[in-house]
Amino acid sequence: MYIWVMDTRDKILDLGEELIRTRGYHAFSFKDISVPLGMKNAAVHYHFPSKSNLGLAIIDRTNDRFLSEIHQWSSLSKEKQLANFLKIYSRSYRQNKVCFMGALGPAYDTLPANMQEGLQKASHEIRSWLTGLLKDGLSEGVFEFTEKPGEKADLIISALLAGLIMGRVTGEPVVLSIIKNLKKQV
Amino acid sequence: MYIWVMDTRDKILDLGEELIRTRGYHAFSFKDISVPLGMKNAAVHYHFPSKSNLGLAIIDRTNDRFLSEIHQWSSLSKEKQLANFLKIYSRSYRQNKVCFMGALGPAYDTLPANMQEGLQKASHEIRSWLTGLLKDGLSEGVFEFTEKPGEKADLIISALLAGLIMGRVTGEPVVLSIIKNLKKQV
DNA sequence: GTCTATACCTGGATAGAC
DNA sequence: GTCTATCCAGGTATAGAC
Repeated sequence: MYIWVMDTRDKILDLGEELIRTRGYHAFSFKDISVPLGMKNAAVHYHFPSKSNLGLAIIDRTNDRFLSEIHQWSSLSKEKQLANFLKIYSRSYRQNKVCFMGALGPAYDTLPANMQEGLQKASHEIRSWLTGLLKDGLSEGVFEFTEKPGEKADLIISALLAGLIMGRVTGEPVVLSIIKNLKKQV
Repeated sequence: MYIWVMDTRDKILDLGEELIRTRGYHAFSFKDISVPLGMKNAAVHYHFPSKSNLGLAIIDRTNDRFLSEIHQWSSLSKEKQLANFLKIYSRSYRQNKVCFMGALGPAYDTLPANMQEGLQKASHEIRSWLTGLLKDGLSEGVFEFTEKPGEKADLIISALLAGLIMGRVTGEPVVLSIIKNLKKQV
């Protein structure tokens, strides 16, 4: 019989991810991590020497998860893959989180260089995957739209990203109505 | 003959607006204002007792400008008014700025209460104006879309807002292609 | 209105004991 | 791997002179 042991490092990553996606990079501190986890500041530094170090690890982990997810989807229909992608954002909404690009993009210029690279890489993965999906689905005839696939991908990602942000401010489930409408547009 | 004198208060507001829209609220300091303007920290505090005070003044000024702009547009055709609205975002792109909602929304929960209110108010103004424009344009037959006007407004605002953010990260003029495509969708 | 000086706090980070 | 203790930098904010 196996039991699940989440080690400290994972707990830090989990909490750090939530903090970035609810407060942004500059508005959270090591204290926001150490206190809830019942440890001291220095202990967090043991696992992640610097804040940018932690920030990058969080971005990379999320990106790896995304790549593994789309890999698992690869045998599914194009419609189902798109639906799964949209589901990521409705889940984010329920968890009151924005996506990484939404959380970190506005202050991109203020981020440490390593995080800028990580974010750029992650955004490239998402855009190129969705572009490919739309392109294939279009030629298969399962999707229907007039834009170029790459531009359509940006339209979709943008609407989702900003829907999460607007939901924060307005208190309305903006992203859910956006998802509903996006489905009619492909 | 009149000459234009921009007083210190206006200079602070201008610079503060740029800082918020390029770096976000938490990543700029009074130093970022006082040094470029050749004054001391304390002098900035004379005009704005607290940072949140300054933040709110910036939001309110931008909102007032928007209201005055749309008022000036009111005699124009619906298409022209929409085109003017889109132009705000292509100008923002050229200036390397994101919009206020994009800059402040992701970290909404970390903002001082007065700024939260100001941002919420501003977002309401924009959404309701655009909703009205789309609704009127639809019944006049100058616009053509199948979504509900309010949802269409959110789709448009979202795409623009996030286009600016994605442009930051990717280095591509995402918002420009988004604008091009949005025009075909109304 | 702007200055100098300073108080106060928070945050990131490191050294060294356990 | 976590602790205590500490350092240092930076940021907001205020008091009081000019």
